[in-house]
Amino acid sequence: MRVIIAEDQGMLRGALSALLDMEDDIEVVGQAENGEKALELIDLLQPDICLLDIEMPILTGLDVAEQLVARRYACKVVILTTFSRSGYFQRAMRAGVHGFLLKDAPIDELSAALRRVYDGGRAVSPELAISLWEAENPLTDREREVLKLAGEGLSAQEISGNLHLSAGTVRNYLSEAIRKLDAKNRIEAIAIANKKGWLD
Amino acid sequence: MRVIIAEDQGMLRGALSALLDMEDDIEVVGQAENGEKALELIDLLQPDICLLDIEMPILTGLDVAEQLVARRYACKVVILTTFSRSGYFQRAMRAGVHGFLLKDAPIDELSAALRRVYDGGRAVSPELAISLWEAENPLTDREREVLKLAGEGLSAQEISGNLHLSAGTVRNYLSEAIRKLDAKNRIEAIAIANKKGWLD
DNA sequence: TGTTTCGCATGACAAATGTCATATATATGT
DNA sequence: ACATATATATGACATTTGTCATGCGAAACA
Repeated sequence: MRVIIAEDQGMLRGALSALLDMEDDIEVVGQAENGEKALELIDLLQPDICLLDIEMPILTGLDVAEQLVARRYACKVVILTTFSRSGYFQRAMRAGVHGFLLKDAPIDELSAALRRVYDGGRAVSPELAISLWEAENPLTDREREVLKLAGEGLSAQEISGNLHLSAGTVRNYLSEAIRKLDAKNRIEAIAIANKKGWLD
Repeated sequence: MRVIIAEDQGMLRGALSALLDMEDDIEVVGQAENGEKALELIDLLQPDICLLDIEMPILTGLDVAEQLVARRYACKVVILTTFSRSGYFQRAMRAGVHGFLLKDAPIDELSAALRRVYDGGRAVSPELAISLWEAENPLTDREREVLKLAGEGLSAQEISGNLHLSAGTVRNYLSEAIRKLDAKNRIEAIAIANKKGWLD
C-alpha cells in the first residue's frame, strides 16, 4: 500500500517513515511537515492511506481530513495524535476517518492499523474507548471564543471590542462558561477547557 | 555503545529504539517511559549514554540529568526535547549535559550526536544557538510558585494558604511577576511564562 | 558595627471580575 | 399566530485583583 505521512516533528516523522518503509507491503511515498503540504502531496501522489498528526502548522490533521471528505478523495485517513482529547476524537469521527491512534501506543500497532484500514476496516486505539464516554464540549461558540481570548490575558473590555459585543455580555458568557466547567474563575475555566481540548 | 532511551511517548520511544538498534555500533539496552524508571535502569545497566526526553511523568529528563551529576555517574546525557525553550536549555547546561537535540531535527542527527558524545564531544542542535541569546527567566522562585498556582485557577487567598504566605504578599508577588513579564494581568503573565517554559 | 538588601507583611484604593435579575429582538417550532 | 428558545444587553452588587507606599526582621556585607 502507498502511504504518506504528515507530522510536524521531524524526528518522529523520519523514524516512522523509515520503519514503515521496511515493511514489505508498505511504501512511504511522501512526507509532509504541515497540513497544507499534506494536501498537496495527497493530490499529487494519490496514496491509499495518509497518516495525519493533528497538531500541525497551517492546517491541522483534522482540517485535512475534512478537506479530503469534501473533495471526495479515495484516500483513507488514519489520525495519529498525542492526546486523547474527546473533542479531537469526536471531530475525527464526524469527518469519517478510518483510524485514530495515540502516539502513546507501541509502534507495532501502527503497521497493524494501517493494514486493517487498507483492508477496509477501522482501527482505534483501545485507550480511546474511554473517550467515547467523555463529555462533549459543553461550551457554545461564543463561550469558546470569549474564553479563548480571556486565555490570552484580555480583559472583558478588550474582548468585547474584539468580538463586537458589550463588556457586560462578555462577562455573562464568561460567567456561564465558568459555571458549565465547574470552575471557580476564568483562569480555572481556561485550564480545564484547555486540558480537554475544547479551545482548539 | 550501550544506550538507554527515556521518552514517555510510546511510539517515538519504540521507533527510535528500533532504528538506533539497527546501527552496528549502538545497542539500546533499556527503555523507560518516565524519569524514575530511567534512573533505575541507569543504575542497573550502567549504560554509556542515556537519551532523555524532558517532559516526562514523575521526574523530568532535567531532573534525571541533575541526579546523575549529583551521584557522579559516568553515564553521559543527551537531552531530546520538543521545544527550544531557553529555560530548558540553560538548566540543561548547568547540569552539564553533553548533548541537547530538538525532536524537530532529522533522525540522522540523532545517531551522529550519540557518536559525537560517546567520543567525548558535545552535540547541540544548531537551531538552539538562538536560545543562547534568549532572555533568562526573570522570575524568582516565589514568583514562579505563585504564578504556577495562579495558573491552576487558585485565588490569592487560596495560594496564600498553599504556600503559607499572607494573601497580600501573594498579590505582591503576582504584581511583580506581571510587571517583570510586561503583562496586563495574571492571565497574560501565565500565558507568557508558559510559552517561555518558565513555569516548569 | 552599621548599612544594605531581601523576604514577607499590612493597609488603602481603584479597577476588574463574577453573579444575578431582567429586558429586547430575532429565530424556531407547533 | 403563539409560545419558546436564543443571542445580546443593562444595571446593581459583593468579591477579587493589581498597585503602591510603607514597615519589620533577618541575612549579607562593608
